[in-house]
Amino acid sequence: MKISTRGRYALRVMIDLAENYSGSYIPLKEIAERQEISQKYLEGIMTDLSKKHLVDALHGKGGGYKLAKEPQDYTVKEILLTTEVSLEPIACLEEGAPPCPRAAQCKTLKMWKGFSKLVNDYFEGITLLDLINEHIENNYII
Amino acid sequence: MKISTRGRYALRVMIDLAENYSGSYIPLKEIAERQEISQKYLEGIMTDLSKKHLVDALHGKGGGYKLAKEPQDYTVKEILLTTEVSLEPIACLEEGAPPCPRAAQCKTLKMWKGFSKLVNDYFEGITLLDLINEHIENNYII
DNA sequence: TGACTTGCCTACCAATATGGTGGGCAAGTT
DNA sequence: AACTTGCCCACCATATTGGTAGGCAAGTCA
Repeated sequence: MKISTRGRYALRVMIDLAENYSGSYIPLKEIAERQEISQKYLEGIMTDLSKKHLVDALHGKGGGYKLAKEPQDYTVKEILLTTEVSLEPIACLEEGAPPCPRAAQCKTLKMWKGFSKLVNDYFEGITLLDLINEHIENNYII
Repeated sequence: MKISTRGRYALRVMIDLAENYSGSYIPLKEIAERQEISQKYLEGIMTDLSKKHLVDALHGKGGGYKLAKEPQDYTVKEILLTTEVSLEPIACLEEGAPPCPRAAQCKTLKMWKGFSKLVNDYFEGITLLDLINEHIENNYII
């Protein structure tokens, strides 16, 4: 029941890009240094974010990455889904999963579905801007 | 973000033991057949459950496993924790984890803590009896 | 043109976790 | 003694995770 390092890093990078926004592109190297993440490792994550158009990338001098939209327009869920395949707790609930032959007798399916909804709703309800302000709508904060 | 097979199996076995309770011990072989889980694989899971006293085990003829208490007295959380190390989404929140040097600046910590509470509360709020009756208190059901 | 900067792609690697199997021993019953 | 049943190793294949290396592609600037 762990969120992968890639997912956590993606989130940190997005926050970094938002906090250090100046209109121009920020090169990978800068982000990596600030976030203390290996440049090479971060590369793969940035490429994912770029492919899914969460960030804009630019080659050459003066190039780098920048956010593709405003911080309040990103949900944590969409950022996590860039690196995580899905947020589903069990394979049966995966999109396009083969129907489980035990589904009819399965006494736990309802619980997993409920859990899945809980997770999806939680991360969908938090925006990148919320994170920057450390303001979480939910009262599920200790 | 997956619950391990061991955890899912543990839950199914506990349900099986509750539904087929007759006062006597149920041998592993029977459970494995009913649940269509490899006998050998299930062995390890049952040993975990037995060590943590969620089930009573008895050697020899007429032996097997049975629940150690009433279905309504088990929470899903305690069953999952038998096989899962913890339900925490990130290493920082693990019990006895070394303090994260970035904690002070970490803009995501609050969110992870909130998520952790959400998860723990959800599974703590469901009992084995709820599962058998497919009755989940929460209205987080699709 | 050519040097330089920066993102992107492919391949590789070690460590760990996961799901699963096999064999034998210990405990208990008849 | 024979049999049943749980328990304890040790092993294995595969996938995932976290991380590294090298070179190519695209774009800029002199």
